[in-house]
Amino acid sequence: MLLPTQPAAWQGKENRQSAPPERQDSFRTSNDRATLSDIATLAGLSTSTVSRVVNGSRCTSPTARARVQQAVAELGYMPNVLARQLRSSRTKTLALVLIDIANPFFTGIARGVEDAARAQGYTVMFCNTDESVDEEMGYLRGLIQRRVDGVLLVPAVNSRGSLELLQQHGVPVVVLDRRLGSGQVDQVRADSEGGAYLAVRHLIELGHRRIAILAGPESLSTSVDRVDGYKRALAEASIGARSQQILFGEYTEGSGYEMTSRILAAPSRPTAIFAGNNSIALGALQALRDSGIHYADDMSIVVFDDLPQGGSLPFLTAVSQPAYEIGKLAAYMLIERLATEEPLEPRVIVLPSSLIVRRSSAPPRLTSSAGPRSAKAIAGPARTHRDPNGLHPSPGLLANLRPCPTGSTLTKASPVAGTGSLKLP
Amino acid sequence: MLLPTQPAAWQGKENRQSAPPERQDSFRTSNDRATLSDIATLAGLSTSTVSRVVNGSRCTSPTARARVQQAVAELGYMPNVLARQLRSSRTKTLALVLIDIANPFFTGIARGVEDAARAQGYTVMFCNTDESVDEEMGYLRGLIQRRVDGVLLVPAVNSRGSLELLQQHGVPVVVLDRRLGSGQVDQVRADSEGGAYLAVRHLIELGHRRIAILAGPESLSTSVDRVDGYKRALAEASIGARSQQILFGEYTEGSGYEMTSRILAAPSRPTAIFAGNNSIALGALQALRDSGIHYADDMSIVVFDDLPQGGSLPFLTAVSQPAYEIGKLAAYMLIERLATEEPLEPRVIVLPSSLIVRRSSAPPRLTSSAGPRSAKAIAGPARTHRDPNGLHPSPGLLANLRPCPTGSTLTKASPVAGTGSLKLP
DNA sequence: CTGTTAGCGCATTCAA
DNA sequence: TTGAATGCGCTAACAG
Repeated sequence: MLLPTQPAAWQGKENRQSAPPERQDSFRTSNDRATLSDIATLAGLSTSTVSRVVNGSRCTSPTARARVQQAVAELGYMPNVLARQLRSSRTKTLALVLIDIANPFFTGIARGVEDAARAQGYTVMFCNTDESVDEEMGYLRGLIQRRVDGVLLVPAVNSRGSLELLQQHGVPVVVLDRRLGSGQVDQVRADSEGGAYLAVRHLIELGHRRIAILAGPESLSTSVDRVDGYKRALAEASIGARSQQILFGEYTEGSGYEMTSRILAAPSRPTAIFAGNNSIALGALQALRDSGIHYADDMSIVVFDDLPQGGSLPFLTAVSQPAYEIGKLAAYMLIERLATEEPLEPRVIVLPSSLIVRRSSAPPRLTSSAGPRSAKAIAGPARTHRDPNGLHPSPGLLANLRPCPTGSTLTKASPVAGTGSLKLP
Repeated sequence: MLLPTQPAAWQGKENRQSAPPERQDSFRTSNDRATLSDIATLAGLSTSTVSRVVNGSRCTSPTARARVQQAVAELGYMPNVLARQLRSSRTKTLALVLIDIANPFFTGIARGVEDAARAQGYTVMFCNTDESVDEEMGYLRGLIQRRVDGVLLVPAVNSRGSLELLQQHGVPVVVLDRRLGSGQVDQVRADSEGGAYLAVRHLIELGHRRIAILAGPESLSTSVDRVDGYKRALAEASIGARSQQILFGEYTEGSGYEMTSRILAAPSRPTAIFAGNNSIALGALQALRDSGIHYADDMSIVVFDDLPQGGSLPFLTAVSQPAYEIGKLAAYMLIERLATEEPLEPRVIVLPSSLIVRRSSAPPRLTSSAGPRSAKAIAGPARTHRDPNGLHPSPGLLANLRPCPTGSTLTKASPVAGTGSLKLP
């Protein structure tokens, strides 16, 4: 996950066996590692030449190449990346600083970042902040000291000085997932507003009128945007503002549990819950269980963020974000910026989210409102995708745990903004 | 998760605001980062002195210290870790190379490693091999080139040259979780044999006679050891070898699914399954579902490796390994070895596993064998822990998803071997 | 195509 | 207590 194989040209399988194992070269004590000049003397060449063939620079004769390779193999030479980096003042290293890599959404981002980076010969370091600004700052400082070439940042909740610190030290940044700062930074994220709109409209189309949204921290752009989408969907359906039920909390299981409990205790209980992210959903599900409330039947639930469909929760209707693409795109943007000389305008890319309908959302059981809307409305411009596994009838215990194929076709939730001319592989 | 805050002495909050923001020092172009000599000239001192105060070496006058700190703050100086490492030929960096950090067991190890390392001022790099020896080798090479001080290795399935490569380059190693090599390495792992024995004995005590074990690769020590524990428990209960049902596969969900399907299709179906690890268990559960077989009622299932009890699978009876401790101990061993000069004997530490009984294991429904053994046997020397949440009656759908407290008390499954005199905090 | 010469930024001798 | 000098291992001008 962290260090890609060094793509150096000389890196054929080291045929160490070609050298007599007991050989103890006079200029190499047992544990001292061979250096460039070691192999230079062994090969009877200068360090520059050796350096050239090791780095695959052209301008080397076949004979020189052969002798160097021979010496490299013989001594088991491994270039000292530190020295190389110090000299060239480029580390070919990126950092991804994020909230919680255990969260599937961020894991997806991380994969995208690593794949893109590795494809360009970059190594990436992953740093978990656990939503702590102090951790974030600490990591950032460490990364600057390590002279990473650039940083991909998913800022923690009240992150403030981070961008300034980075820019102060001339470290290029791309901000992921969450809006940050005055806009003078490259950014990549999914469309929170549009995704939330889709989700809530879906619930409305099922006949729900009292829908609660369990959002994250009010100070986070994703929370605000998702609430905006929620509001838009309600407004569009002429559902009065007094029917709104908006709770701000944290993006944690505990907070989801707590918010759900509050909702269930309140007088006018909603018929559907829109969870602001996957952790909140997990907590919400637990709260429902503990109250003996069945999802779908008694309470519809839709999640922002899809969950891994492997073994446990394959029944949740969810807004899916293109996590992998976010990471990949962000890495490419960053690397591109590293390649050029400063003249790029800050770019903001918003990728479409989409809705995957499964079994956790159903028409409300006993509602005073009208039933589901016309089929036309459902089949209309709603950019949703109905998961075949969501359609299995009579969801018994076992059926509930049935796996669901991952290859869900995603549909656009909103237009892409400002994609610019990023060159992808 | 990756880069701990640098614990450098000089690292007070940078009071950059104390310097006039528009100040453009003549010796610093905008983006060039300040160096030691920059702050030396600014402070009117030599680089040596500056280096000393920055590194907290004693032998510095208060006045010098003050002036340096002032200059550091003014210039926003960040030491160049690369140069520092190159010079001192110590990176203060460890690497944890493992199979799959998404697996909760390894995540636990990773946390232990990081905490221990950070406590000692070390940074740790995480590398995922996905059970690929090529990836493993690639990472190892990269790490050697980066001159990490030491490596913590969870070797991939048929890992072979890794140890040699590392030792060839004089990089200290500790092998985690899986036995490897001729034994001339430090190793830390949990007691697989003992844990498996406990699990299977538990099933036998419940009355099971036909128990299948779904093991990992036959070439892996953990698989072999767990099968050994399985055999011992059966033998102890005088259950004939012909009743054994041993399947070797992979530590993956897919393999678990496949092995379970095979078992279900076979003539004499077992009444209980012992899954060799958590991934296999996940696959087994899916296979059971797809065959309409209820766990516990129709088929008991016990897992090696506990799963995160957060939201999804709080009902599995499991063998719990002290993952965090494994990581922590391993890191301490490694760091200790780095501190001393080579004279340490290789040490092997085997930590006890324990059994946590929950609801997925129950007496067989219709068995020709005798019922459960006497209460005495159950309450006897079995070092198991009964999870209170495992006792809830009538596991309906919702109850099945009920959360379970994480604070399970672990009980020893086997004695600790060769702990030696490791100094822990 | 190759060798010589200079540092990258820092820690660390050795003198003062 | 401080400063001057040296080199960690490597790349990048330059000349040849």
